[in-house]
Amino acid sequence: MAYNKNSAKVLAKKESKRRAIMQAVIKTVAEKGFHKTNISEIAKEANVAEGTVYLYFKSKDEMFIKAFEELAKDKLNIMKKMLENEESAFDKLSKFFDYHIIVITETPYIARFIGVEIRQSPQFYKKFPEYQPFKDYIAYLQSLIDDAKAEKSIADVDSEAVSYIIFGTMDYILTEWAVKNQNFPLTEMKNRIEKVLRQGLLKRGN
Amino acid sequence: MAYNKNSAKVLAKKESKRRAIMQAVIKTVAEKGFHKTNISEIAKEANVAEGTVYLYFKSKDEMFIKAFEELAKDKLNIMKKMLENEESAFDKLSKFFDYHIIVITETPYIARFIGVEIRQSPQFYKKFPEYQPFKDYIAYLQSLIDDAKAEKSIADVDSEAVSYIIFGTMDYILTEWAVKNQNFPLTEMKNRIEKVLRQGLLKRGN
Amino acid sequence: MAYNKNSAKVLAKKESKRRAIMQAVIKTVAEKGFHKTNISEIAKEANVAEGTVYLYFKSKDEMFIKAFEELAKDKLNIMKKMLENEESAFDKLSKFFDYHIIVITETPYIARFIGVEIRQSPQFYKKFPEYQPFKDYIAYLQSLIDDAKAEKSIADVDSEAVSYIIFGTMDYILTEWAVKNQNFPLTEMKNRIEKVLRQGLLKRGN
Amino acid sequence: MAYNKNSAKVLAKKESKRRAIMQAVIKTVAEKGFHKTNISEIAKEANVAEGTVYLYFKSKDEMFIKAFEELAKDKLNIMKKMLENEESAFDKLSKFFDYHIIVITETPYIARFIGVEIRQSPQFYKKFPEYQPFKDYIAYLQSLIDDAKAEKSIADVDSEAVSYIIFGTMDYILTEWAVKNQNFPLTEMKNRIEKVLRQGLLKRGN
DNA sequence: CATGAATGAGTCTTCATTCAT
DNA sequence: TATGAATGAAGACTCATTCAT
Repeated sequence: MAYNKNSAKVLAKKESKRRAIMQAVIKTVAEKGFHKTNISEIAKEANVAEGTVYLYFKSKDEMFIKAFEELAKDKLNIMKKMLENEESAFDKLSKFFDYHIIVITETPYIARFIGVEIRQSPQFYKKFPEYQPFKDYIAYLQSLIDDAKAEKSIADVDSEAVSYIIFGTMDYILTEWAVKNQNFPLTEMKNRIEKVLRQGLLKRGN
Repeated sequence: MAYNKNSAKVLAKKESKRRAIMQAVIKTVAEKGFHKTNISEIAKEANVAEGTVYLYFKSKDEMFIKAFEELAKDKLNIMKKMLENEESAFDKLSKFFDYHIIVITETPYIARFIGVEIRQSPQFYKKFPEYQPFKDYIAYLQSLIDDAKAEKSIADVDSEAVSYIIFGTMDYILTEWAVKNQNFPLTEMKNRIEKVLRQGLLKRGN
Repeated sequence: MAYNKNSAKVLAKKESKRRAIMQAVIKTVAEKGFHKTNISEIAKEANVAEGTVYLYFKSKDEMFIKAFEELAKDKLNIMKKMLENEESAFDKLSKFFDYHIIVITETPYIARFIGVEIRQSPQFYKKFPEYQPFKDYIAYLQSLIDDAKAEKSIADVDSEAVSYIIFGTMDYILTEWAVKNQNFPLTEMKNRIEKVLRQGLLKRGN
Repeated sequence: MAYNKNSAKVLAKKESKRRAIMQAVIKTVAEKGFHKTNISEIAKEANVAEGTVYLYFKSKDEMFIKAFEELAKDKLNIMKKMLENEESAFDKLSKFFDYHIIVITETPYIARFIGVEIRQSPQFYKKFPEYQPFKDYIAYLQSLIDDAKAEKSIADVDSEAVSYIIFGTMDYILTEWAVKNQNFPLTEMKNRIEKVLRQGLLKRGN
């Protein structure tokens, strides 16, 4: 055989096409919405033939799942990278708010995808019960909280509860921002929310 | 007139059929998901012919919008009713957490509908930019917070920010609960979250 | 029985409703075209309920047939009336051209109905093989030609052939005029056609 | 390129399928009438799947338009070919009558299609105001008349008017023949009409 | 006679997926 | 591997007709 179909070069080419398709999924879904996105558009965007898509993914559903998992993993890695430079866990936690918003909104269509689209398919949850897109992301957030607690820079709070609060609240305002076509004072609201979370609802002294 | 199309009897019958269809929409959507729900199933569930649906709603989209608006209004009214008996604004706010969960989860499929399905259509936001399903609900929550501030039972917090926190967090855990088929310790988590929110993240004395 | 349901008054009322429906058919069809015309619109135009239509006509098809037959009979009677005053058969024949156009185009939507719509249903010809809408009209035209021949005012021509020529040609240009939204020099073309028909294609002396 | 979508073979196959669909349109429409013809029957007649039809035509309407345009062009070409051998313009014109009938009636369903069906859609005239199916055909007829005039074989008549007379009359008797299921003496009537047209209605000497 | 709400069969069109090349 | 033409099932919506009142 003159050429090895498992050669590094071929594998890389294969992998690049796979990624091209996934990028096309994310871009197209974000623009058109989940159910208006069809294979033919994805194929066109990825510069491959329609049939080719099925050489890399078993079905449309699988393709979407994989695309989002990849996306979430990427985003989490970026987040970790960004927080690496912060010295204390407290600083990391503080920056988490900012970076989360930056990471999600730097490409608005991804915010739409995460905040709105990805939730739309109970089909997914039925077919893929193990599908927990935000799991790692939240786990990481929770670890930051635990670290901050350990270094005594924040109170001895329920870190799981806090991670839900932070993630849920952020997710909600990001969704608002996305569905309102960016007409929502995202950063300002983030700051106001952060302030509330730090201080709690009780009056000091109570 | 022998055949009065506006007679009380006829009007009541029409209204009851209209509501039957809307109930069928909500139930079916919650079970099957938005895009797997087709008119024929709704009609069957509502015990009417397919064509009949179009005597009451102009299109599938309109039907879904109306169904949710009705649902949201109903839920808000129930909530207000339940909180009526509470004496102080502080008590109302405290109970809001519980009642929100009760109201939403008493019919699990409605939780699914609100938490997951309703977000799935950027089409809706495009077609009906004024569509803000949670607006009244959040506005009411915010008024509760303002009242509690006024009676000095809670700190002088940013009530808009707080309402986003509460609603976003509740929404997130309700979604978790719904997509995980109720395998999520909803009430317990709610209590833990409530506790965190009361106290904030800062150490007392800071 | 206090009142006789076959009394002249009742019968007249019945007949008037029947005619109202038929008028509505003709008007609506002419405006919207045959297949875009539905019973509900006809009923609205005729100021009756949808179901009422079926008290007067067995089906939509029958209704259309009857409406056109009525229309054709009316038009033919008008035509005869108008020609009554002409003295010679030759004059009648001459005027026939003008009056045909006047009668047909005085209400443009009727021209459309006759020229375009009525031909559109081979269904009609299958279901009602005896349906020959123009039969009486052409028979009358032919009789005019025969009369003119008898009084020696025109040549001894083939009157059946002539009637087809006249009717076919008129029908064609009326159709042109109708489908082109009246942007067709109808009267001028009629005069030019009439002139040709009088003289024939051969050179004098041939 | 291993899979050349523009290879002669592939293109030929595509073109043949396109023509098969158009033939199916014409045949089915002629048999069933325009509005009783549905895509599924056309697809069956053309031996393709329903969806395939939409790979070749954007919509049902477009399909019908294109089918007729193709048909009219084909017929006109056949007509021109047949008349090519005639020496004088006068002969061509004389033969036009015969050939028109032959061309149209050789496939009876096409006569039905041209004479009856194609007129049935004011929709078409609205959507495609430029749609003038018989334009080229009549223009050609008119040019024959002009040529005959030029060679002095017929009188100096109004050629536009004559072309309307010939076409209108032919169209009318062909329609009669078609809707009466061929029970109409077409050729005989054509001869009688032709004779009248040659001589005109006036008495010689007038 | 009159009504108009209800019916449900019928149709165009879309699109995920397959498969011959 | 890659292609894209072909497939055909599915689904929203329309409308002639019926029938309980």
